[in-house]
Amino acid sequence: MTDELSHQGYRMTPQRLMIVAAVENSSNHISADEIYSQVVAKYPNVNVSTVYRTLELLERLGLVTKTDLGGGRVMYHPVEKGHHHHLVCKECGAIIDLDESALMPLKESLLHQYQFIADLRHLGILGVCVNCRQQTPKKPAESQQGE
Amino acid sequence: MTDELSHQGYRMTPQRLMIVAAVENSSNHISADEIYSQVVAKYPNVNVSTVYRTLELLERLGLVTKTDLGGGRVMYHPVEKGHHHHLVCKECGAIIDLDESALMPLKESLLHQYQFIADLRHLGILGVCVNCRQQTPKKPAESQQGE
DNA sequence: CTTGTAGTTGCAAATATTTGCGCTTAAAGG
DNA sequence: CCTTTAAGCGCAAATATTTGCAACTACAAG
Repeated sequence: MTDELSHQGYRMTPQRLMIVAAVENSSNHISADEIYSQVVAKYPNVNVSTVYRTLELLERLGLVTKTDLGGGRVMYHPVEKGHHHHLVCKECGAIIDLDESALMPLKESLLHQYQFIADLRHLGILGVCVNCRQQTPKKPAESQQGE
Repeated sequence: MTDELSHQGYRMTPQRLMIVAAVENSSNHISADEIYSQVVAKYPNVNVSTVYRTLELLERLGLVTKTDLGGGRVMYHPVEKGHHHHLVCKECGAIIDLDESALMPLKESLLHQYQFIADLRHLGILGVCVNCRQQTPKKPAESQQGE
């Protein structure tokens, strides 16, 4: 990714090098906060805003994807490590992985019908998983124990 | 929606009545902030957190959908007013409306293959629209004027 | 190696949304 | 009506992320 950045005319600052390294070394997904922790460990004076700004840049250049997997934190993933999606259960928070191919038909149809290039490289799709299908949403009075 | 709320055992407070009214009277989408403004005009001491909590409740009960249409604000939409989706251009911010049917095949396949009930009632799909297809992302040096 | 300049950063404040907590009140029962 | 009590509220603080601005620095040119 660093090559890509400098070839595109962006400056290679130590902050960027470390942020890029953190994203590349992450096994799968990584949050801005985790990146920040890693970077601060070596450069104690870097700021979170730099992390966010760098991630925004990487996303704009198509080098990383940004995905909301629920739970308040947005996750980042290097594009070069392959595309995939996630089914996120609203009830239990379970995350089921999904192959990229699952959204290809949709991407195609949006392209043909609307000439819209949908960014469907790394989606978090909300819903309810098999295990939570039976359960009804808990009402105020009857909050006994719905296990 | 108020009927639904009271039948489910929730209290009908003046705050809720007004928040529900604001959502129901909105022509299409409405943000938490807009709802808050409307409600505060009559009950000057209501708090934003009440607006958010009520919207969360309405969403949990399946009465409203919550959709990120870009631009920092999440938008709410009453389910009873019909389902649809939006193609959101990352470059120019344009929003193209999409019929609910466009995502039916995906919903079906997720249901059959993963027994996952995907909540695809009101999506914001990011991408690049026709008008912005040509333009390349602006690099630092060459930021002449691409407007 | 020195310098000029635009790209970057740090900082602090703004924004959008969430949450803990003690006080208030809707609504059921007497 | 009056009482009771848990649902709901206001408030203030926390969280995640963004942004304006002045200071800083990577790097191309001299």
